[in-house]
Amino acid sequence: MVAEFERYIKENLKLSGGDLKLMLSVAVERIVRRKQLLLEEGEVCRHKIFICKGLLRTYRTREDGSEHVMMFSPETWWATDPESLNNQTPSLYYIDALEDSEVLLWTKKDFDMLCAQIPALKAYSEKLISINLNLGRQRIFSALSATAEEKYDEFVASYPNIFARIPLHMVASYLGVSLKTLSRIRQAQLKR
Amino acid sequence: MVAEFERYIKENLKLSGGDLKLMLSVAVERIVRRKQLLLEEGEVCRHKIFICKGLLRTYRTREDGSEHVMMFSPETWWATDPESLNNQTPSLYYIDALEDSEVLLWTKKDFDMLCAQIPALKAYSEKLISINLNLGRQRIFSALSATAEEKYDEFVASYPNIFARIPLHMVASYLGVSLKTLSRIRQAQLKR
DNA sequence: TAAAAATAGCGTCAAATGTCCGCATTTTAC
DNA sequence: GTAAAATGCGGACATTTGACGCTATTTTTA
Repeated sequence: MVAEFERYIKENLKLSGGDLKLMLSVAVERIVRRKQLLLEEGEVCRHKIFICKGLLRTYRTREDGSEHVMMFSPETWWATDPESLNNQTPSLYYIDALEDSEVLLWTKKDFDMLCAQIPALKAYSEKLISINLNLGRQRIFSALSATAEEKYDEFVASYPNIFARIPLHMVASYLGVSLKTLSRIRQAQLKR
Repeated sequence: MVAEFERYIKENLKLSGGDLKLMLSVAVERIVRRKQLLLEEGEVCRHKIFICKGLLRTYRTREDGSEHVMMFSPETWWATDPESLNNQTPSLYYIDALEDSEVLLWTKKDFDMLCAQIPALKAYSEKLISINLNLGRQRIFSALSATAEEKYDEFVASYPNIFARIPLHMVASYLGVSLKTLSRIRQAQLKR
C-alpha cells in the first residue's frame, strides 16, 4: 500500500528519503471496504486521507434524505473535510468508499507537524488548495451557465477514469440533475 | 480611503503600526467609476484588490455573450482572480464596479513580499482562502440540491446588505436562474 | 432637462426537468 | 447458489423554467 504513496511523493514532491520516512512514520494504513464510512455527518473529521487504491466519495444530505455528491477521490488523490478538520467542528459531510480501498491517514496534528518540518510539503499543500479553489470555481460556473448535457459531457471528458467506475445515479447526483434527465441525455446521444 | 483599510487591519489582523505602514507603502489607491473594468477576460490579473468603499462584481461570460456572476465584493472585502494572478495566465473573468468605488491595489510581487515579512498577514491570507473554499463548497451544494426559491432566500438572508444594492437580474445571474424565474418567485412571496 | 438606457414586471408558449410508477437486468451478500 | 439489493431504462403526467415580445417606470447620461 505504501508503494503507491512513495511513487506519488517522488513524482510530485521530490522529497528526500528522510522526509518520506517521516511522513510514513506518522501515517496509519487502513483498508476500507465498499460502502464503509470514513466520515459521518455530525462527527468531527479526524484525518487527512490519501487514497492509494480504490475510490472514495464525499457527499452531503438534505433533511429529506437525498444525497448530493460533492467529490470523487480515486487513487493518488486526497479526501477530507478541511473545514471540520481545521476547526474541529462537526462535519456536514459523509465520506464513504465506492470500491474496496486502501488509504493512508494523518491526524491534523501530525500533518501540521509535517508541514512545519517539510517546507516542500507545505508548499505542495497550498498548491493543492489553490487547485481545489479553481476546480470549485469552474464547477460553480458550470452549474450557473451550462445545460445538463454540457455538464454531463464535461464530466465524462474531464474524468473518464472515474466515470467508468461509478453508477449513473451518482453521476447525476454530482451534476445536480435527476437520473431521469441523465438517461434522456444518454438516450439522445445514442441516437446520433 | 486609507482609513477604512486601517480600521479593517486593526480589527482583523492586529498588525503593528510598522507593518501597516509597510503594507500601505506598496499599495496603490484607486478610484473606480461605476461600470469601469478592473480586469478583463484574456488579460493577466495584476492585482490583489481591497475594497474600501463601493461594490465590485466578478463575472464570466459564455461564447453567446451571457454573463454569469461569480461573486460580489463590497467594502472590506477582497477581489482578484487568484488563478491568473498566481500563475500569470490569462484570466477567464471580468471584474467591474457596480458603484463608484475606492480600492487599494497590490501587485503579486509586493503582496508576496508582504506575506514573507508579516507572518500574521500570511496566516490571515490562508484563513481567507479556507473561508473562500468553504463558501464555494456551500454554493456548490446549494446549486446541486436547492430549488430556485431556496437559493434566493439563502442569498437574501446571507447578504442582505449586498442584495439591497444590486439589480435583480444580477441576483438571478448569481443564482443561475433567469430573471423571469426570479420575478415569479418574488411575486409568489408577495402574495403570502 | 430631455433622450437614452436600464430595470423589472407580465403573458404566452415551448422545452426541460422531476416524480412516480413498473420492469428487466446485473450485481451483491449471505 | 440463491435471495435480495442495486442499477438503469422507459412511460405518463405535472411542474418548473426559459425564451420572446411588449410595456411601464426609474435611472443615468449628456
